[in-house]
Amino acid sequence: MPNTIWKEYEANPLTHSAAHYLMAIKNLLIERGYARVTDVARELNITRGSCSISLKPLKQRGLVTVDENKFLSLSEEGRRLAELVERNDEVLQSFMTDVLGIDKDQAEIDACKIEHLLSIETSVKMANFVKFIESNQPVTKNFLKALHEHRPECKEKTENCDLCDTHCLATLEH
Amino acid sequence: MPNTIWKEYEANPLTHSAAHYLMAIKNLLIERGYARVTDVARELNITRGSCSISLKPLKQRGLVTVDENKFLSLSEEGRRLAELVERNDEVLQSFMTDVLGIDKDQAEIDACKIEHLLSIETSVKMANFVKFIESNQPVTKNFLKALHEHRPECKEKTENCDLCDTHCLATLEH
DNA sequence: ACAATCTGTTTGACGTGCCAAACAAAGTAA
DNA sequence: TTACTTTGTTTGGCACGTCAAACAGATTGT
Repeated sequence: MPNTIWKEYEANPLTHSAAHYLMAIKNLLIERGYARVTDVARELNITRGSCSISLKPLKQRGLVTVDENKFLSLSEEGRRLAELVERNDEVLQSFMTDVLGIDKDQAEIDACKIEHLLSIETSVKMANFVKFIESNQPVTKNFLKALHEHRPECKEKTENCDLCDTHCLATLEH
Repeated sequence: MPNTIWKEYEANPLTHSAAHYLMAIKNLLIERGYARVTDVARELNITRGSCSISLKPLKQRGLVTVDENKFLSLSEEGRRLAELVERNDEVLQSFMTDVLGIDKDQAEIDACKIEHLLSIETSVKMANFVKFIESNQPVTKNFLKALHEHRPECKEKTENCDLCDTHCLATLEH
């Protein structure tokens, strides 16, 4: 029973916007105890009209429910999908900042673009990877240290190449 | 001069479809020496009509050019963007298969969804990371070995949980 | 030379996702 | 009670990305 959710997810992936509607509702419920169309719209910086329309397919898919007083809620499936996407966002941000050394703000932007696109397999393996990195065993510490010292210089370095400071992609000759 | 391209890219990101049009043209030029609307449409499994329409904004952005005989080509910027996306695809697939141990087919699917979304910073740092992994130094070999042996068992393992074979996400209780 | 085919484009349509504007219903205030 | 505000919905509009269908121009075959 519980895992029909993953099959549903793989068959009907969430769009970028759908993922954000689910997360907004989930967080409003936690933070305020209720979530109406207006609250979701404010949270997502869109109009009530857009919000109202975009919520329809999510209700039809059974991810979002509405009670008699127009208060929104998530179904079991909706809640799990919201949690999956949020977890992906955390995992991706950790990977980007801690492993790749990417600027925090940029990591946030990139993670947000990707968080809803990962397959279940990739979500699980990424989470596993980051968990391993964060276990702080000697082997991970050595690895990260060596990685962060690994800054290949570009042979054709020129003054006006921003990229060369970090790395020069083979395909991107100046 | 060369790096105006990255500023252009960060300011006007490529959509999923735009990235595929550029890559299709690039590969057709390499493999056949020419690329017409019909060829691109066949390559992307869309109709000539859709292709014709979708190419318009790419011509207006100066990424795709057409000669007097309707043969398509890429501008310097278009070529570089196509190469960036292709390189991201390779890097992501390598990461997913070699590091995360994801199934090759699934890695291809996921990489394709992400390849055009990475910022330049993330593209460069991911490429750097994969290059380091592929350098096959003792430190990377030890790391990968330990990572692939790291298979945390789920405490609440149940029969009908597919996920538990690999990993149990904290947020996804059964 | 004429018919058949190939090529590129346009048109009207659909789904997604957003907007502004108008609206009805309900709640609030005087 | 009457007036104002809040709330949710609908409508018409725009941009993207796709389709099928119709069309005009060029190429090819016979």
